[in-house]
Amino acid sequence: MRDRSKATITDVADKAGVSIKTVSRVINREANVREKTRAKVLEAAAALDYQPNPSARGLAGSKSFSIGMLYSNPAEFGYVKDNLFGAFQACRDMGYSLLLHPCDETPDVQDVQRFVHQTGIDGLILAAPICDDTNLQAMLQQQGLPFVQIAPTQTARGAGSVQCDDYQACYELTQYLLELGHERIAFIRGDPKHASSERRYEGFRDAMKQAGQTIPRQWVRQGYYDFESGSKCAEKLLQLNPRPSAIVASNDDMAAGALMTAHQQGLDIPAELSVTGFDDTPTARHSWPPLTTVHQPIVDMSYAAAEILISNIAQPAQQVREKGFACRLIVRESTAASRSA
Amino acid sequence: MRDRSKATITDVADKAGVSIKTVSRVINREANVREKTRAKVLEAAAALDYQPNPSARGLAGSKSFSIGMLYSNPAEFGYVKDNLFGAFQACRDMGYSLLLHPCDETPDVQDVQRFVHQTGIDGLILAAPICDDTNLQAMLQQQGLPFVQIAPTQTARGAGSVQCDDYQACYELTQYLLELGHERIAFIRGDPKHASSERRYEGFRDAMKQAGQTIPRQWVRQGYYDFESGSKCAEKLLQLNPRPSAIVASNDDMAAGALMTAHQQGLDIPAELSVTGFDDTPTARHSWPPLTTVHQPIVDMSYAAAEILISNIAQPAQQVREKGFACRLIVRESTAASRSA
DNA sequence: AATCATATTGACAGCGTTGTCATAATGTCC
DNA sequence: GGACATTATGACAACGCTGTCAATATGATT
Repeated sequence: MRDRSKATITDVADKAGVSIKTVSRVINREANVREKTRAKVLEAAAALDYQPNPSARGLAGSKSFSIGMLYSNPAEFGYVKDNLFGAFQACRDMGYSLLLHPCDETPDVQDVQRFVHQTGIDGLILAAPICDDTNLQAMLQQQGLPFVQIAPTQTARGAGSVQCDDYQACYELTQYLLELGHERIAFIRGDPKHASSERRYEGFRDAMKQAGQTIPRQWVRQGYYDFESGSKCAEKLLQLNPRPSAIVASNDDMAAGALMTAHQQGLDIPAELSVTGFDDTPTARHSWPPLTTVHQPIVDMSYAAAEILISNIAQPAQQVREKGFACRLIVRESTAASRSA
Repeated sequence: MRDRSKATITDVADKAGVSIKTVSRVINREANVREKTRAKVLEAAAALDYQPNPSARGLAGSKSFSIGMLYSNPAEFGYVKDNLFGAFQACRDMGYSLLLHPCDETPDVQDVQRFVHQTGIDGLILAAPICDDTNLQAMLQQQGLPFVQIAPTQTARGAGSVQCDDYQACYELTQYLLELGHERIAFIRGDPKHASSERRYEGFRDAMKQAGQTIPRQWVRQGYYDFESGSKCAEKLLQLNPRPSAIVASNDDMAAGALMTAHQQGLDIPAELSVTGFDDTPTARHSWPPLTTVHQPIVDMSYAAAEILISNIAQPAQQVREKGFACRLIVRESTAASRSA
């Protein structure tokens, strides 16, 4: 950092007529400071526009007041974007910095470790699917670095986590299609590395089962949460005879891929085929026709994740563990009543 | 940061049998260290897996080895994503950390200043259109904080910048359409806050002029680089009589919006209407039909931006100023020969 | 081999904060 | 009002590194 003639804690202490330690106490919201003293210090700090020096704090207190977030660079970037947004918001609210670290879906543990050391972060947010990497978890646990998982398959020992109910959402989405009279509903699964894939499928399966529908094996295809796989899976599905009247894709990008395939085959959507996505990304709004999908409160979830992490760092005694969120069905124009209905 | 029993510079010095200052010299690549000594130190450092403590470095050297990047949250997130990617890459290569700070397109200067102070960053990357905010520039200049601009309207005093040739690219794109026999080519301008908007328009205008085409006023509409504005502008354009045979949108998102409008009106693309985008985002690949567009080397540009910034920080004596990049026309399926041709 | 210039190394004092522990002020109780 | 517990404050030493400047080794030149 450059010389910007910033006020130091000493300046504030002098101005307020107290010791630097007292100023430190006020800044760090420690107990046992007389209200009058606190006011004096706060006033002096404000007058001098005092900002604690992060390096000095880091060095003396062995806390950096910054946390990290690993992000993989998946097709579905709207998801990452919202994740970032919520986490940034939380960090700003709590006086922390957020350091991002791009990495693969199966992260290089060494590389992450270097990142942690180099930056000196106090904790780490792991979004899906990275949060399920057991090697990574082991390293963090061994290093004693607090972390929280966003939408993990299973929660790691000692870690916090936030979840949302993919199962329930996909159950309801499927029910919605069934109510529209669809019977031949095909499903495109998401990347098996993501826990959400399995949960979404189970929601679909159970809704079908409950409605007395069987799911022929060839009506379920394995995608990878990206546009291309959605497009390819749809190709196979649309060759089936009888053709499905609806395709449930496990996320918006795959749904968009399915739409493209359907267009190529000259199908009228939604008259001849209903298609649904999941995640409510911009893709869903901007597809033609706009996608019926499920909105996840990702911003809220990532906010909560950062909040949990920071509170766990600040008060290791009372660890927060989990927080759950609900999804919401968004009906747009890619779905309509089944013709045969 | 937690206690992770990390090796300190003293440990390395002891192991290598030199003073800590010498270790410091090696770590910081300073001159005047005997090759044999350097090797000894490097070996010891590697053996202990030594990582310099960033807080201590920051405190002692008043450098934080971290830079910031302001990012606004625009519709075109593919652009931001590539920006991030290049900048992260460069930082990793050069041993720096990258701190992101989300903000509005007209950033709150106070807020940025707080960010700078709180994080102690050594410099700042400003992407378009934030890089053209004169208030922000003034603040940074006054604070003496180095910065570089990505695709600015005009380069700020004392700042580095990277550019790409929007004008030339849009000129060539227009030529391509003209060669396909199009004569009634409409244009959707980008957000006037971005310098690229004007440059792209000028490229279009000059190509038309050179081909002896006039551009009626109502064939040029003002968009804002987002899907919705593209869609609305296309609506107006498609009401014209005679109807345009091609629409050049100043970016992919607007082109996607135009596609949607065209679909709604039942137009066959590209048979009845050619549409082009700009930026080569995933949107361009995933639209139906996939968009003819222009690829900008954004990753390279943001890499270069970070590189320039860091080198300007490290060697304030020899400031690097500018670097230019070329674009590439990507022909996909949203364009075809004009019917009337 | 003595001299000088230069290349290489090291000792030591901060950098601005927090942790520890001692000290001072205040309040409470009989 | 004296004894004690409790609350509030301060003095001072770290934290791990770099900057400064002095000291020493090396090599070139006579």
